[in-house]
Amino acid sequence: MARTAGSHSDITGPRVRDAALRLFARGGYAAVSMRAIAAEVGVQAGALYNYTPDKQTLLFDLMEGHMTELLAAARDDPALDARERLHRFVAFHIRFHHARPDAVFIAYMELRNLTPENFARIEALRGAYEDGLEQILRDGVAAEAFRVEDTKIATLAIIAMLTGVNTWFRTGGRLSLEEVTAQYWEMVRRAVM
Amino acid sequence: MARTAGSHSDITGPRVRDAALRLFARGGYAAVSMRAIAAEVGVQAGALYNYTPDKQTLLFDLMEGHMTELLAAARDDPALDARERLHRFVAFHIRFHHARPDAVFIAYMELRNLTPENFARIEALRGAYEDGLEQILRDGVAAEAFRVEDTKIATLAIIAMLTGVNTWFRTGGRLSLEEVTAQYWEMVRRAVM
DNA sequence: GTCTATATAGTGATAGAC
DNA sequence: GTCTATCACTATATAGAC
Repeated sequence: MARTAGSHSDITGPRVRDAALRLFARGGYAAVSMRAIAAEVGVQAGALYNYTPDKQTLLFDLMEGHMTELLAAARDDPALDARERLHRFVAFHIRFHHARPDAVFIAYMELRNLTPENFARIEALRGAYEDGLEQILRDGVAAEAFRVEDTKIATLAIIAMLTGVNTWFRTGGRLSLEEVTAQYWEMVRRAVM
Repeated sequence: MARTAGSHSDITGPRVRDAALRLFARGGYAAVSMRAIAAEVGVQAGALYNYTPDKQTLLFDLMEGHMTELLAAARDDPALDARERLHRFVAFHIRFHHARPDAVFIAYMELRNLTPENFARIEALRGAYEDGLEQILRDGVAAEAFRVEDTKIATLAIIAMLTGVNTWFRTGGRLSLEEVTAQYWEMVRRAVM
């Protein structure tokens, strides 16, 4: 397949996003230059502006894409009993976050580098995700399956605990992700039941 | 007290650190210029270099100061029973971190902006703090007061959960810090007992 | 679509006057 | 100890050639 020199936009766009994701996660949004992203992709800095209007939008698109994907993947089935729904949430959260450490890192660390408008949009998505877990806890309390004094606090505590796995877990370590998940589930289960 | 114009080093040093702490927490190390710090203090940029050899050292000193203070304040009494030691740890961690949100934020967010040598020193301090909690859990397991499958995992889970309070708690909200602490203690207690 | 070149502004750090 | 002035770079973003 001959390719016109200087023309391969169909793949450059995703490569820009991939490079930005990796570099932002490693060095931080403010410390990573557009030139560095361009060098990672293998183009000159000016070429990036065919794919994003500016650096801020590039960051926002990465974060919004991650949060949207998270919300779409977090399927809950209210027909199941609350314990099973919570169990699935715990396993899903750990697995999903472990699979995309760079995006998770950026979604938590770069919030302050968003414009106020962009920040509000990301926070709304995060709030919607938290609402999903809180609904499980509320239903469990209503069914007298859980004992939780304040479902909002329990929601935030559980999510913080689970997301923390990403900061230390490495494949090939002492425990598998499945073993880690089982232990977190046991702690969560005891904390609310 | 007359003061020689252009000479008040006894207070400028702490003010440089305070300004850097506040600005780094708000905007991020990479995004905050030495000129911005100087403006906050009320001096010119060049004057900052009377108090720090460079920007990196300024960041490191803030983080090391915070971690050293944390370790010094986290007093444990092995003579007490494990449940009481854990209760005190939970209350201490939440209270200490709530009192210095900027330093806590920097200590978690700016690790990647440290040189490798400085990073290692901060991580060693963090590890020492975690060891304190893990020792409580181990002693509790040995005394059959706690049921914990893996004390290292439980340590990381508990610290992540407790530190998360800083991301959402605001004085004057629906609950007081004491009420929040009581609820977190209840969740931690159930998770390990 | 990508290049080179550039406009405009900001960066960390230093030198020397006072 | 702080100031002004400056060095040597780097930044984001754009213009116009190809």
